Amino acid sequence: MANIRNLDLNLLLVLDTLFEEQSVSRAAKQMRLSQPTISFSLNKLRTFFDDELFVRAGGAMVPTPRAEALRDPVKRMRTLLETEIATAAVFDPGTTERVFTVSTSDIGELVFLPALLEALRTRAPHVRIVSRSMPPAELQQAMTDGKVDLAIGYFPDFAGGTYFEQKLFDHPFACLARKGHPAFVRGMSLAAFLEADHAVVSQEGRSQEIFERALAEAKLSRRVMLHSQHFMTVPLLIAGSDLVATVPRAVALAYSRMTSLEVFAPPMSIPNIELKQFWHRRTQQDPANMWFRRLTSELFLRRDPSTSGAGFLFA
DNA sequence: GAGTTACAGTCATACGTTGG
DNA sequence: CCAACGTATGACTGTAACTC
Repeated sequence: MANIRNLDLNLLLVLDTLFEEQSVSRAAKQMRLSQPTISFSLNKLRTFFDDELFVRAGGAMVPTPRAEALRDPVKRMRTLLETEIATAAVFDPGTTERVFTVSTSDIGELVFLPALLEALRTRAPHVRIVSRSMPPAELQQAMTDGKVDLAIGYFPDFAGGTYFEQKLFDHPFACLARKGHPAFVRGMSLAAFLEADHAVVSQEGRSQEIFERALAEAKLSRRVMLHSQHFMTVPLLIAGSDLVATVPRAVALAYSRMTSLEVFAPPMSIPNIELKQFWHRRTQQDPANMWFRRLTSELFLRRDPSTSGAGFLFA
């Protein structure tokens, strides 16, 4: 067998057309080429396959057994080329079974996933979402490798150039204490806040640093009784003690639904958390990713899902 | 950027097959 | 045998890729 480098894809298209037409002249007409061109192509095919491929028999060019063996594979290759390779890159959300991998914090899952899943249910019913949380360095590598399509949330260390970003909305902090906490009967004053014992829920590189920086700049200090990395145990600890926790409001709302906790506006100025979506430049022009980013943008641009329907909190 | 090379294509025509 | 039709081939051309 000759070197495959000598096999031009166009030669295989000629071969396929010859099977259909059983005539060099008609194949030429169908391919809008001259008869000698097809004859020349057939000659190259003959050299490559070391077989006559088509021989004259009466008025027709009939395939040899060797050619006959190539008929189906060549047809399959042409179909593959036409339907999967040479087609325009289109993305049909209605039929796609694409899996989108999103990286967000557990807070992010709480804030973004419900609205996202609801939107997908009607617009892209076969799309599946994989949510993966990982440290920032690992996340950047995963996005470079194409293992993560989109990062949504607070990621201060994404450098420009390689990544694109879009700000979605600002998310505030909120304070949590048990219902009936004696120090906060008439709301949460700064004095009472500073007087209380605190619990800090913090994972590395997360939004907690915004709150800590704001306290430091205001030269305020508080007594932290508990540091925890586990979001799930903290609401129970607060409910059963006089501890106060300051967390992203979405977390506060979720906690307050789980146990009898009260949500307060923080008694000092804290910058909002800028929640953004980030993607690698390699996916900038990918139709599937473009569609997915447009969807998240449509759902969350300047719209904090934890605020809608819960306007009673800080109205 | 000019010169060179490779190659796909056309045109013209030679060649082969078939059927009357 | 020969006209009609189809295939094969040589000469030539335009273009793209390569080289310096």
